[in-house]
Amino acid sequence: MRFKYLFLCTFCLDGWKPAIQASKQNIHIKKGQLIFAEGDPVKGIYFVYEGNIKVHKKWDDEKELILRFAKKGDILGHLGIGSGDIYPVSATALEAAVVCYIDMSFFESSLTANNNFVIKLMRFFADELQTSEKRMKNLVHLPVKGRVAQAIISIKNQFGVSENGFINFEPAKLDLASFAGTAYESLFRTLNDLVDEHIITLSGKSIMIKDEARLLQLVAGN
Amino acid sequence: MRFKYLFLCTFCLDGWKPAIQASKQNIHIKKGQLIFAEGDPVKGIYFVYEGNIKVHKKWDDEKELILRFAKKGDILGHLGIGSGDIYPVSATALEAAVVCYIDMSFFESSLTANNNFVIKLMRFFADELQTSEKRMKNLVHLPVKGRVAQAIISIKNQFGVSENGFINFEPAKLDLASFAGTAYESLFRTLNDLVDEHIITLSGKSIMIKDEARLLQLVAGN
DNA sequence: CGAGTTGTTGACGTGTGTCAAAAGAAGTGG
DNA sequence: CCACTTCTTTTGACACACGTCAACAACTCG
Repeated sequence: MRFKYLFLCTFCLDGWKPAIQASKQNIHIKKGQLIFAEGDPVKGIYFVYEGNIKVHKKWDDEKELILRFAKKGDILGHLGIGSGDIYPVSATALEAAVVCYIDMSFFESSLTANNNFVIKLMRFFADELQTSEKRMKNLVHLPVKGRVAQAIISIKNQFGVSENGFINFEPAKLDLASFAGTAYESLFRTLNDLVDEHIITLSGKSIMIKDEARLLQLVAGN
Repeated sequence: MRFKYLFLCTFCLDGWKPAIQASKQNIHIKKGQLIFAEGDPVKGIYFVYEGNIKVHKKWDDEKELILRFAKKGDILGHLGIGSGDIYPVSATALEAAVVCYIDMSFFESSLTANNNFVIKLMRFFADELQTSEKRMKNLVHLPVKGRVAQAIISIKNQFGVSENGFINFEPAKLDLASFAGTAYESLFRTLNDLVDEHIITLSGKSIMIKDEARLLQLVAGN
């Protein structure tokens, strides 16, 4: 997690600085707006400058699985690098955001020029794959409570906590449910359970972890 | 899928031929033997020369999720390329197998030398990630029948069918269950259902798809 | 022939998704 | 400032898919 952030930041700001400035295309996105959708042809790749974004796969209208959240410094649309020519996922801004767009052909040609970057990018993919497979296992085997725990921990690791102890990210309950791979109402009851057991505290959309040990225990074996 | 096979074959046999011959280390594996286990320190990377292998994550003793199968020409242990220093998965031979071991330090140093290879490897990772996320969505949302359908289709795509129409791979029912992310007994009943509905035919461990359209339909939206 | 492994079926309990409705919250307009 | 939508949050009740347990059949193998 830390590695991922460092890598992207480093690369977005250092290795990519010239490239980005060369083909500078900052795009402002409104809250709730789609950046790209499942099925769209792949045209380029994005870096997040500002704002949080969710990457998700649709199920049947009003039902989805959120694969990851992207925040400042993260890469977006990198699955387009694979052999497919359409995005297999959608990206939606959770709030007003700014992304930097890089044309795919330009990006690709840069790959051949900078071997070091490709290696880092490959390592990033390897880590993402590892995360994905771990999450898959958990989604298959864990009961809802464990999945919710996993979701909270994951968000905490990615966004950190602010001074007041709350996680630095306020996901809509619906998004949290989609991230945990469960139904809206189930998420609710589970959150309440966790509050009752003094494992977490809620304040509006904010979440504070009170007993991380027991939270981790719910994802036992991870 | 086809791409993956081509790529690895090409690279294993072409680009990697000299490398492999330089550090030639063919290892013979017996049926059921572990090649590496979850938690082992990463020492190297493997290419499969002969035999089918399952890559899996353990749950709680006698319960696992199979992430993928590897066959002749496939790469193995590539998750070790990421930032972690231990394998997050296990690999077990389903039958007598031969793998080619390449020391990680040697492999890594080769990366810097061959930019083209790294790019292809990165593309491979991107595709794997895409597959993984698709599978994750299906495992979360699909009922058992759909997951079994998905498992069968996936195996068919990877191994193909022989002249008699049966899929060129005979997984143990237990492995099939682990691959579909369901219980042993549930898999049976589902397979029987599929047979009753004339969607597939069974003969021992062999599976033949009789009505691919309806099988695909079960994974609707895949 | 017994003993162990693998395949098969039955019965049961429960986690959890779904539906539906109540209770707030928040805007809208008179 | 109050009725009246409309949307979100919350709780209740229900049904059923599916995992678990247990018993049994079939089949290998010593």
